[in-house]
Amino acid sequence: MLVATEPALVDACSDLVMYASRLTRAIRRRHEMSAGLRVLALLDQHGPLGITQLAHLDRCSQPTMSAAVGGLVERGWLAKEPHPTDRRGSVVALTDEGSAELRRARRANGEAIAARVRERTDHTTDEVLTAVAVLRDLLETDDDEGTP
Amino acid sequence: MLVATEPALVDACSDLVMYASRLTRAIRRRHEMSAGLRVLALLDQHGPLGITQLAHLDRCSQPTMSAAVGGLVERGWLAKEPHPTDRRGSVVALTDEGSAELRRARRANGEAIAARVRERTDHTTDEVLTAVAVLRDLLETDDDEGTP
DNA sequence: CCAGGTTACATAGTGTTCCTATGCAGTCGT
DNA sequence: ACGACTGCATAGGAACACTATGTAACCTGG
Repeated sequence: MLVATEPALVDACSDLVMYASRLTRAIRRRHEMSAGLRVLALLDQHGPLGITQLAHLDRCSQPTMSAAVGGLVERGWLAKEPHPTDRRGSVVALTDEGSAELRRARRANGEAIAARVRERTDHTTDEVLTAVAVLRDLLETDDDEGTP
Repeated sequence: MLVATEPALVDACSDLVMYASRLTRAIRRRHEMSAGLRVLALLDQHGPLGITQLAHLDRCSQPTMSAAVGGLVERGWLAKEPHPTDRRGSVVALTDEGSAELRRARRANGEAIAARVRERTDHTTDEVLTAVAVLRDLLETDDDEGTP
């Protein structure tokens, strides 16, 4: 397992992290990308889940997710019900309003960024799709396998 | 200017933002990606700068950058000197320790992510480079031109 | 040359997001 | 049925970022 990972890949990954971080900051400032939006997206993608499962998927702590869900429930974007068979647990699901809010935010962000891509860069849709695929697959698997 | 941007691009950009946000969070948790690191990287890239210039490049407010620079100076990673000709201004520069810290963090992040890419995805170095290019060019230009 | 506007930065106060530590009720295995 | 584990809540605190505001220095027009 001592195959040296190519330096070019290491550098690229380092840059990837840096630019992803900057993009996230820029989006938070000029558009919108709250912690809540990530939760809505997770529930949209995976269906109803418990708090701990959500925390795991978003890679945050369980108390953080509890607080996030609490806020979203207050705004009417999530519904939290007791788990039918396990009385400790909860089941959190998107409400119609939450679903609508997610669509709205996605559209707003998507259109703003897409406009930038078209007007200020030479990148094609395929290249953006490649970027999305790289990021997605990087996050796809579970985080800790072998680091117990 | 009413050319409809293709829906596929809008969707891709929306996903791009979401995944970039998740990656940033994951990195912050398991590896490292503090606000300070972004500042170090900016100074490494652009050379010595004033506080306001740094804030503009990082797309944060000037007070936020003041605080960030203050912390980094305390840790010995930045040197802040009065501007030679404009006595209001400062010139912030990387110290040798700051430079070393940046290299260390970059390596740590790069190697960790690169290992993930190799072991858990099918993506090539070229694809990662494409992703980096998309993100970089998206952030390259100034933010507000036409939104005064 | 000097008032008024602008610029560079600092300070104060606040909100969001995230963490660790801890407690407690419910579940499960032996 | 007793101990270990799990799912969640609460408490306390740190990092990060904002707006509003103050102050000193620079610049410009009369």
